[in-house]
Amino acid sequence: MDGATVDAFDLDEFLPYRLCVAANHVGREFAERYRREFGISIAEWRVLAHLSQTGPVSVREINAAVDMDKSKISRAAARLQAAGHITKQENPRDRRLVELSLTATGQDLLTRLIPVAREYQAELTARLGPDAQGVADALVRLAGQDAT
Amino acid sequence: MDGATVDAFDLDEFLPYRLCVAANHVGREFAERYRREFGISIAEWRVLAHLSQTGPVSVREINAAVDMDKSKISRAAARLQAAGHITKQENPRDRRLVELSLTATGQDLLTRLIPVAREYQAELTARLGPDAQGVADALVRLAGQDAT
DNA sequence: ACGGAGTCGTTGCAAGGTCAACAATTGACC
DNA sequence: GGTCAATTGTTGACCTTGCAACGACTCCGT
Repeated sequence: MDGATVDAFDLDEFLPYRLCVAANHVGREFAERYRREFGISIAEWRVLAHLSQTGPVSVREINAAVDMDKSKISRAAARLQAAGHITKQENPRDRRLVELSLTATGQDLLTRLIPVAREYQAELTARLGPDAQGVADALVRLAGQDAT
Repeated sequence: MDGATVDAFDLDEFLPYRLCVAANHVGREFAERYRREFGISIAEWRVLAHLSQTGPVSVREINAAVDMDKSKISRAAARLQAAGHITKQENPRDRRLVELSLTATGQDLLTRLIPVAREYQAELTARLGPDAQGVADALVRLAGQDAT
């Protein structure tokens, strides 16, 4: 007899596994482009992307909007500041808050970053074909906070 | 003027981001169950699941089949051995290889592990509704090795 | 005005992951 | 048969992440 004496479980069919593999692969692919072309990490990219939408924001707001620990945001912001892409200054109305703002070079960087992201997004949707939107919706349902 | 002087980019619509969030959420949810109920990690679960399909295998084979670094597999196997769930013995035909085999208690563990995984899978597919299979297929397309 | 609870961002630390050496072993080629 | 490249699994070094504690600060009730 062989060793498969218990119920076999096909890991390849297991959704958490597939999800993890897909996320790792895509994340790696994307991170590699950004690292090579621009020298920034995913965490830094997320902070910049959020800033492109909102203008100056606090760490707390990014934390609420983006799925990242505040320490991760803090460190990413420190690196972005060291690279001259953003500035950090305390909010005079509430000195606990830090306002993160894009510098001119940060805005320049974003204008180069965003087309690359859009292009990659287009590649992925092409890879998915017509179901792309359905898949995108499904992902938010999977990440959804407790079904109500 | 506000700070959004550059093209805004909506991170929420970005597939790599959604994918990462979904994978993290699902992975966490699942890992939590396994940790609480059985005291094993995802890496260990993957090794066990693979063993349930194949019977005794080498680290190399798991590495080829499962998306995990060989060092990660090696350490997971060491923990599983310490816990008495598997045994490691060198392959007499090729003494570089290590054969990982389930022990009786490992098989028992698997018979309890697998239903929980199946149940969670059912929950997820329910969350996804009728598109579930399409989403599952899409995930492998996203993880697909270089489009040909 | 004061004290205490609550919030914000940073930092320290432990845990986990990745990557590259490394010893042990095998197979191929001369 | 001997040597050298290639493979396998483990280990160590390094980096990142997640969590909790911390100092600084605000706000509320008294």
